[in-house]
Amino acid sequence: MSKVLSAVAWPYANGPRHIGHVAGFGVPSDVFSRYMRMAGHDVLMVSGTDEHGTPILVAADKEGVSARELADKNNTVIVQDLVDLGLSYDLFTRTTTGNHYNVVREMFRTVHGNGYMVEQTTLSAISPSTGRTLPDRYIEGTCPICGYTEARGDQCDNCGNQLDPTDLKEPRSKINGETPEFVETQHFFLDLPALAEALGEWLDDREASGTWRPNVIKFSKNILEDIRPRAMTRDIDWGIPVPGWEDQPTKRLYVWFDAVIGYLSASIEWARRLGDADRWREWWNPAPHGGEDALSYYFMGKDNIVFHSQIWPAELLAYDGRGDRGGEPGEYGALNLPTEVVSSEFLTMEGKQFSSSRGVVIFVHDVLARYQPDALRYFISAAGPETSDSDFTWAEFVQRTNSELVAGWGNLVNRTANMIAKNFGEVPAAVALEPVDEEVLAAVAAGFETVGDLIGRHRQRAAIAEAMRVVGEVNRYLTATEPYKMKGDDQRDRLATVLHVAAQCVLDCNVLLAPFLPHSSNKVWATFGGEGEFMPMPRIEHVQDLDPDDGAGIGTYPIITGEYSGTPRWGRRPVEVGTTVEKPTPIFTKLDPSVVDEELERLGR
RNA sequence: GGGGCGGUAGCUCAGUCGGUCAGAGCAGAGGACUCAUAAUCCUUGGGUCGUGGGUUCGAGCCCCACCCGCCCUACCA
Repeated sequence: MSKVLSAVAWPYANGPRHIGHVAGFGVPSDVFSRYMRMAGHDVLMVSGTDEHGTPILVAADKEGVSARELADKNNTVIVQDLVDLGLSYDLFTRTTTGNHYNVVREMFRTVHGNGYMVEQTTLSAISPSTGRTLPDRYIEGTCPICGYTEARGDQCDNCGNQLDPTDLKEPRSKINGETPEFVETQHFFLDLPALAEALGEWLDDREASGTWRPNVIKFSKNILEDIRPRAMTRDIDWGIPVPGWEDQPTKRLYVWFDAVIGYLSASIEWARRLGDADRWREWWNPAPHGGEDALSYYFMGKDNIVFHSQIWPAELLAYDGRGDRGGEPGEYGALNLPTEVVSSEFLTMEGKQFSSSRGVVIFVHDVLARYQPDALRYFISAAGPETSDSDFTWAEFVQRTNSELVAGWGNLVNRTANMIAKNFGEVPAAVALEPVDEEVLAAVAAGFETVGDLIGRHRQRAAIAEAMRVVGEVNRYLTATEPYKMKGDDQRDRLATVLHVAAQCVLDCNVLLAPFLPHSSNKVWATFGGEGEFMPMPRIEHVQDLDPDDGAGIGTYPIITGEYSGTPRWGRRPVEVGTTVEKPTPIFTKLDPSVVDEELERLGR
């Protein structure tokens, strides 16, 4: 048994999240975490909303509310979406808590003390009216190369040339149209070059493990070639104050030294709420102080690879004092670097890039309001952007739901339960197993090995396809044995045997599919007379900020947590003879093909 | 400009170390069956494996060039 940290990317709280987000990190991380718990590992799954930064300020200004109010609102929405999807976080928190602020400060002080945080002066664009940093992409102007009048500060969309905002002719703020001011400003930079060697060694070691997706390790090594210091602070008044610069309220830590630290701060918050304040160390500190066998898996979309395979490990190395400048770990002790950075690609929507502003978007909330959460989880697991971009279309969603979930798996559950209810009213005992019975039992049991191995290697599409292939084996078994033709008393024993075997196989398949389809696994469990919850589900709790005076002043806030110790083991559990089975109600709802047109029309609006 | 990824049956995609690799699922066609949400089961796929070269006894799989699509390029997060 290992300590397994499931570190899930922090959704940005500038609005509700769309299905591309949960396809990239949400569902894959939950499938993995649920499976690892079933396999007997001690999983700690953490995340939260990322609530600082310019986009949130801009969105808040637009709505006429404060940044904190906007973050509160979107945090509430996102928390509800994720819990409705059944994502089994041990703790889903926020970056605005006092606990997070304190952990970030401790990280900063130690990294600074170890010599990896250096001050540099840069030329930066600020908004004259607010004094806030204007990120390059919030500056527009005329391209000096092609004359395009709507070039952005980082790049001209017309000629494709990379630009510096100071190159633009007639620069203007995209936010309010005013002319930005370019001023010299002091910032703290993380000295990445001093950590490059250690980073390279870590990446070489990770590459040698052979477990990372090839494109992720390649990309990570590639960006290491051109490594340079990165600013960890910004001129902005919404974020975590910079230790040592408390007298400068318009200087705050940047997301690179904020959100990624959330993995650690959330682990600490989880332990504190548990009343066992040092418990987090089992996942974070190397042996002998921490867990003997602590593994960490980071889930995200490909746009976040640089954060997780460069910035965050560099910060950990700097904290540990393992770069060129040496140093000592701070009060948290030496911290483990990621075991694996599990990055997915992007989901597109009817062939186009998601874009909230252009209406090319489908929010998680809207899907869950109209369809079963497991239907979305199934689509994402079976057809998500695991190793290359993939496309979500309503036609494929309906088709996969109806022909695979409903007709394949749902129907197997239904026909099996129906025959048992009609003929026995309870799970019958097997009388005498014939070769065909032994064969299907063996074929299904083999699935625990094959499906589990695939999930462990982050090949979830192949894993769920394999599970569905096993479901097909059981459907074929019923067709081959024809229990529905066994009417006579002389066939009673054979009928009992076949239905007993079928029930066993259905419950086995339910285990195989449980990481992917936790909601329906509970229904299947109940259909065959199971007591209580089969797969534990997350819940929302409203809690007090643990350090109310140190954070952004959020007071009481909703967290996602859960009690997952009752998670069933990965493997066969003998079906209980004599359990009452009543006429079942279908597990999944079949979708009318008309929903394709309805949804496309919604998109068009 | 630089870096990366992809282009395989109508659709979505598998193809690990080059030699049963030309495949799966879905859709379509035909048939069987009726326990089940008209579900299930069986049969049915000849697609220049983006294009043109090359290496090799042999290449979707290796090399080169080109075409097309997508992503990244570090002050979006």
